[in-house]
Amino acid sequence: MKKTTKEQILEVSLLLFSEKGYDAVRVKEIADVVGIKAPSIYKHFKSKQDIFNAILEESNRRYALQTASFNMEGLDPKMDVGLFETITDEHMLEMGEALFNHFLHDEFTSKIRKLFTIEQFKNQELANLYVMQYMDSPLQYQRMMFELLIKKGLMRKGDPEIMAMQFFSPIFLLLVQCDANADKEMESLEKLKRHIIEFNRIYRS
Amino acid sequence: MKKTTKEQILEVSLLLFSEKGYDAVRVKEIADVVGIKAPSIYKHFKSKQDIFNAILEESNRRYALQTASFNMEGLDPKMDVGLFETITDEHMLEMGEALFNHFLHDEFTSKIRKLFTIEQFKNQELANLYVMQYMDSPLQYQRMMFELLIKKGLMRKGDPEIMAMQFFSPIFLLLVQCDANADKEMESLEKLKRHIIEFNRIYRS
DNA sequence: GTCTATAGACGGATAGAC
DNA sequence: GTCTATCCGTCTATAGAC
Repeated sequence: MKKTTKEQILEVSLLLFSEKGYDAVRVKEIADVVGIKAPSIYKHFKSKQDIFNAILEESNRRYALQTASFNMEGLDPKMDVGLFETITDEHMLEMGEALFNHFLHDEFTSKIRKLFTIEQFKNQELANLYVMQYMDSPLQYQRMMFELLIKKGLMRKGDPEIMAMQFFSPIFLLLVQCDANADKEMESLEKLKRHIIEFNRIYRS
Repeated sequence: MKKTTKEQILEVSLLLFSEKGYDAVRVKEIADVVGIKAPSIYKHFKSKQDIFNAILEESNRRYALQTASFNMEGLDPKMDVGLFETITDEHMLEMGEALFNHFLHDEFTSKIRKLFTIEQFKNQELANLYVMQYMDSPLQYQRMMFELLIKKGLMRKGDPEIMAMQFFSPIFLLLVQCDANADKEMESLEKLKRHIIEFNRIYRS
C-alpha cells in the first residue's frame, strides 16, 4: 500500500529535522523532497510546528507500545532471563548487539534519537523524553534483568543499578560516536564485543 | 579589567547558541542581552556566522592549550600515576569527580559541549570536534593511565582501551543526563561514586 | 488536494548621522 | 562605536482558482 502525502510529509520532515534541526528546515524544503509545492503542505498540517508535534506524538505512541509490550510478552526481562539457564558470552553479545543495532539502524528510532539530541534544550519536556527513552528505560530494563540473574545465581552478587549502568553506558557512548560519525560503526561494534566479553568475565559467577 | 563589547557579544552568543541553537537565536536577541542595538554588532563581527566561527576558534584554541599541557606538565598521565603508589577508592573518586565537575561546571566547557551537542549534525567537522574533545580525548588519556597502572602492578592485567571505556562512559552518560536535567546532578554524583568504587573493586589488584 | 499569487512579518545586514 | 532608518531577501501562511 502506498504512502499518503501526509505520511510522506511526516517522513521527510523527520529526516530533515533530525539532520538540520527544526529551525533550519524550511517548509519549502520539505515540500520539494515530497514533490509538491509548499502551500500544499497546509492542506495536511495547519503549521510547521504542527508537523513537529505530530512527529512527537508518533514517537510517544511507539514508545508507549514498546513499554507496554515489556510487561506482557517477548521483551519482559523475566522472559529474557528464562531463555538461558547459563550465561554465555554468546548470549550477552547477542543482547548487546541487538540493543546497539536497534538503536542505530531502526529507521524511526535512530532519526528520533538524533532529533531529541539536537532539540532537547528547547524545552524541559523534550529533555525529559530524551533521557527517559534513550537512557532511563534501557537502564531500568537491564537493572531488572541483572536482579533476576543474580537471584538465579547466574551472576555474582552486586548493585544491579550500577551493573546496568556499566553494561549500558558504553553502548550509549558508542551510539553517540556512530551518530556523529557513521564511519565508526565497525570499530564501535568491535569495541562493543570486547566490552561485553569483559563485562561477562567480571560479573558472571 | 572590564570586558570589551566584543567579548560580551561572544559570551552572550555562546550562552544563547548553546541553549537554543544557532538558527533560533536572533542577532537582536544577542544585542538586547549585551545592551546595545542590533546594528552595532556589525562593528565587531561581519556577520552572525562570523560570531559562531569566533566561538569555534576560541574553543579550538582552548582545546589545543589543554592537550599541549598534557604532554608537558600537571596533566600528564605519567605524572598523575606517579602521585599514588597504591590505588585507593579516594584517589579514584577524586579523579572521577574532578573530571565530572570540570565537564559539568566549567563555564566555557559546559556551554561549548551543549553547543556541539546540538550543532554536531550540521557538518562533519563539528561532529568530529565533538567526538574528539568529549569522548576520544578523555578515553585516550585514561587508557594511557590504565596502561601505566597495569605496568606498575597496581591494576590487574586487562585491555586498557576497554577499561578506559568502562570507566569513562558512565561519566559521559551521567553528564548527558545532567545537561538535559540539571536536577539530576546530586543523584548522578551519587551514582558516579558507586560506579567508581565498584570499578576500583573490580580492577584493583 | 494541488496549484499560483501574494500577503504579512521578520531577520540579517547596510547607510550614514553623531 | 553607537545610534536610527531602512533595504532586501526570505519565510510562514492564506486566498482562491482548478
